[in-house]
Amino acid sequence: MVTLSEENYLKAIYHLGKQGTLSVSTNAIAEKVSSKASSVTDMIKKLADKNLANYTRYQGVSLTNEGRLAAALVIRKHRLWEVFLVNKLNFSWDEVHEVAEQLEHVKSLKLVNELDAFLEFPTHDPHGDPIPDKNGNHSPIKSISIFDIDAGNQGILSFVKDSTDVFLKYLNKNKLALGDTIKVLDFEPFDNSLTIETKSQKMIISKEVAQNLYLSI
Amino acid sequence: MVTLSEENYLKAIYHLGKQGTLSVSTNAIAEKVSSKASSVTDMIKKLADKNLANYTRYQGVSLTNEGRLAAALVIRKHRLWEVFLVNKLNFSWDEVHEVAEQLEHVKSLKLVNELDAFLEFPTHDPHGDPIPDKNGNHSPIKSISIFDIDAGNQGILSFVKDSTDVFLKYLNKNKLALGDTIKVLDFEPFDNSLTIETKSQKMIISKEVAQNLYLSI
DNA sequence: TTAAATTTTTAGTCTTACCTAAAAATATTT
DNA sequence: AAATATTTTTAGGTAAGACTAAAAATTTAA
Ligand SMILES: [Mn+2]
Ligand SMILES: [Mn+2]
Ligand SMILES: [Mn+2]
Ligand SMILES: [Mn+2]
Repeated sequence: MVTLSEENYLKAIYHLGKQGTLSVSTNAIAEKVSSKASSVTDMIKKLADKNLANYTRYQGVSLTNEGRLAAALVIRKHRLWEVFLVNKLNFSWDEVHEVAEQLEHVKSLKLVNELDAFLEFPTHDPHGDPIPDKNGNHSPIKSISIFDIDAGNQGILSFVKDSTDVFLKYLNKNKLALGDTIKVLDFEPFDNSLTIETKSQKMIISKEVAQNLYLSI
Repeated sequence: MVTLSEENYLKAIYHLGKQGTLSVSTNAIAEKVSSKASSVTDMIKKLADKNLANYTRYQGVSLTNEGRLAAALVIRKHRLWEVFLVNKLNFSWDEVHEVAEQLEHVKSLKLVNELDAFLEFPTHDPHGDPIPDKNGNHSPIKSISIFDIDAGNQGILSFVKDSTDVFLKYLNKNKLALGDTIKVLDFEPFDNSLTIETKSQKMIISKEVAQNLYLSI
């Protein structure tokens, strides 16, 4: 049995290294799960004992295949619940994360799979993140950051890298939503800002914002 | 903040006494939550400290108004989730309890209330148990056990007292479901069994079964 | 290539929620 | 009204998951 706390560590390791394949540092994990390095060391040992993580002292951690699958299934639940909250319960995309953090730990295979079917097998969550399937696989993100797009080109906003509510609320305020067509009009070398255009408006966004908006072309 | 474990104790006390108003014994609670009397004593003290329970040593426990509301809100969530699982996710009534035991602890006012609306404000769960409203109130059960109904009378099956999966599976097997019209044909004094009749069949049920089936007349 | 800085681990505590065993209080029988 | 049985509480312990402070290992800088 994997405990709630173990699931959160698995997620952290999965997200920090490329799906847990890269070795990640104790400190990075501590930061991610809001705990201390010493607590991480304790937990890592437990995960290694359960064959969920590969660990040798002072060398960082990565996930085993089993650990990677466990992590992906928690992430699958998290993202499915986010879709449910937005599509069925009138939550906005900046309100779902905290609740999904709780719902992702509910254990029932039937629940996940029926929820998946009820939502008509969504492939992405409300922030554009891909939803892993039953086997933990998902298509790689093929979108590209607006910051790396040349002036004159356009695409569809399909993923926001930062999904903290402060950033999402900025997007709400500025009427930018997933699915919007965005064209890059101009790049300003002085402060790295960009001028972009949507159906309804023309606006300037900072480098920080641009780096978190991903378009599919 | 009320912990998951505290919520389970509150529910137990609520269910054992009439909505927590009656004083219930340490042993009864231990039995209900599958722990030991000594653990119950510890927890009761904590609930009393938090003003959720009324407690004096050796005198049993009851709930304060605050505790009663907290318990009712957990039960509200439990039953709403059961409705969701049956009505939207193709669970059968004997599969929902375990999952609802987990979902009932998810904390989000918006979640409960939106779920309630999404389900179109159900008044009863899949076992006929009433769903408390936001203030913890619900209409009293006015149905009566089949065992207490005289031969010749009939009613609609609207509540099953025992909702363990073994009993629910017995009902499934015998094609008895909530909403069925049931008529009591005969009472057999020898073993206290009853002969009943539904649209589709005539059958004999034991005293144990009869005592768990409630009809509204 | 030492010395200094940083990271990671270990050692020792704390809290929550359990447990067992024994003591104390209450309830039930003779 | 004792004696006995039962229930409840207390005392002392354990495991999970966190923490701080100090030691050890590794990395970076001089
Ligand atoms: Mn999220
Ligand atoms: Mn998301
Ligand atoms: Mn239930
Ligand atoms: Mn129920």
